[in-house]
Amino acid sequence: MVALSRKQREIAQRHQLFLDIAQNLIQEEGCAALSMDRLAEQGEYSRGTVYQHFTCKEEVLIQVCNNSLCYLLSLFEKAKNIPATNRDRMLAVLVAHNYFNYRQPHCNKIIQYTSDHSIMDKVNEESLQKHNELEANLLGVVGSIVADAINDKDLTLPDDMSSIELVFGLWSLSLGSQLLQVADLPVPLEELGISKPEETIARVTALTLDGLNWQPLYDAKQHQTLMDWLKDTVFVSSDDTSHLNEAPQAKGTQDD
Amino acid sequence: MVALSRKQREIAQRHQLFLDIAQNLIQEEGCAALSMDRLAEQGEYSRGTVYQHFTCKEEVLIQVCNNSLCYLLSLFEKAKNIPATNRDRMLAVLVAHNYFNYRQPHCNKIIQYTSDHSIMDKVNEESLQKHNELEANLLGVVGSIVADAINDKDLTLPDDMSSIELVFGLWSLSLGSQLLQVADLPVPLEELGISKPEETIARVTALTLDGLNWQPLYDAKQHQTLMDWLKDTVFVSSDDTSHLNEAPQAKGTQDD
DNA sequence: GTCATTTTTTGACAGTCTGTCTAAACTTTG
DNA sequence: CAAAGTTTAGACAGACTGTCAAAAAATGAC
Repeated sequence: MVALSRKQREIAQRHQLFLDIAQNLIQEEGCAALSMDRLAEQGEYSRGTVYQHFTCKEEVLIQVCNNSLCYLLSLFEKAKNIPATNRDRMLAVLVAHNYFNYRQPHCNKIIQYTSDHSIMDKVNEESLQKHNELEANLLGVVGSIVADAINDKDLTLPDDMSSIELVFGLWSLSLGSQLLQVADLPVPLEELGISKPEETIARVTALTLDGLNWQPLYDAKQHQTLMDWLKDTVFVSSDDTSHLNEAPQAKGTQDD
Repeated sequence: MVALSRKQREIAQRHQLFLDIAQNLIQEEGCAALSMDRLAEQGEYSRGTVYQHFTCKEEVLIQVCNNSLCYLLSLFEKAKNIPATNRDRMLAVLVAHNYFNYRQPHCNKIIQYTSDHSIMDKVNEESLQKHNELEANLLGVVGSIVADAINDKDLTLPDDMSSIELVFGLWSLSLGSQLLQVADLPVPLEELGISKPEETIARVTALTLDGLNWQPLYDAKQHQTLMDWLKDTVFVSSDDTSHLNEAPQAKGTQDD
């Protein structure tokens, strides 16, 4: 039992090693540049060993992605739990999403790359299941804040719009902007006049919430204060640079 | 000269044949399933001949994509030119985008797939140039409508938001929703309660425009009337099913 | 109609990558 | 120390890409 456990630890460690290498490769050269050969070579193992861990290349991609999504979920939970109005909590989730995208841009790349039939068809049922769960949980966080806002009378949805439709809209907005940021666009966003896309999207989201009459309405000063606070206190890049490659230990419920 | 011209026509025709086959393949099995072998086989030519037309697989993808984007641009122009308020014209562009996505879903798939460094690096400078131009033109249409609205005093932008930022926001929203629709999501949108994503996004966009106080503000009945008119009259699926594989003849400058 | 010249098309080839599978190396245990 | 089980290595088959020389087809002069 003990001996086995040590072996298991070694295997788990190597598994993580491969995931880290894969993540770096994807980050630097894109999903298409990932190959089992390079993974083996950089990990200083043989191809056979890599295939002991992952049934196929696609499986590597989805596992790296799931790993990151766990981390994103923890950021979402963190955003959801800040002591603030429902509206500000919603914006916090948005900021979390952007922060994540900045920290782990490879994740959205994988999501885009794997949106192709022929790729997702190859992964294990289990990984796919986990992936779906994670996505559902992420949407769940957004949904719960909308629900809270309705409950607290901060928000009354118009007749012709359901809660899930609003979530879909906000999700689309955030996702779209992430992808535009991650895409190796011909003309970088800065050149177009978008120097801080994350702030632009927060502003546009605020517009949308205003359009819904979600209380309290937008106030430039308060908005800026919130954004600064989130950036300086909640989602701080400096203190956890080490996390870059760290596996998310999922729902770390160490509420303050 | 004449003989050459006939030959050239034949070549152009075969070029289009390959593009059509590629489009179908992508549509049905995804970008990763496209191979030069299959392209050659289905076109009843040899691999060498295919390589006479396209330097690499990526070149096929971007050309199929550019082809479709030309068509999208023509839809955008059509939307831009409808006789309606600036606000309604903006919504019309959105509807056009959705209509396009419904008609040519492969295009967004390609855009996602090719957002990967390692893929775009391989295409010809020329194709890339054309691609960028098309994207810029598309954004230009959206930008021009915003400009018109500001000019006509339908819209006054807040101090902390520029015209291009608004365009970025609207573009993100539309793009994000398209991708969610196209992605082979685990749980289809219908199941989540989004039966008509295009209508949902139009509604959310209307919310955003309301948040900006873009006149005239949302009115459920008028909104529905506009949407119905666009669907039944401007962007009609029935009369041009033959277009599905038809090459867009680019910038048809039949200005009013 | 024939034949030399030019153009087009072909498929064999080298090289890369994936995923499999067996033999070698290593670990454990009696 | 040796048999049993487990892990690792890398050879292999098959699919794909991109190239290139040889075959085939088209052209045009006589």
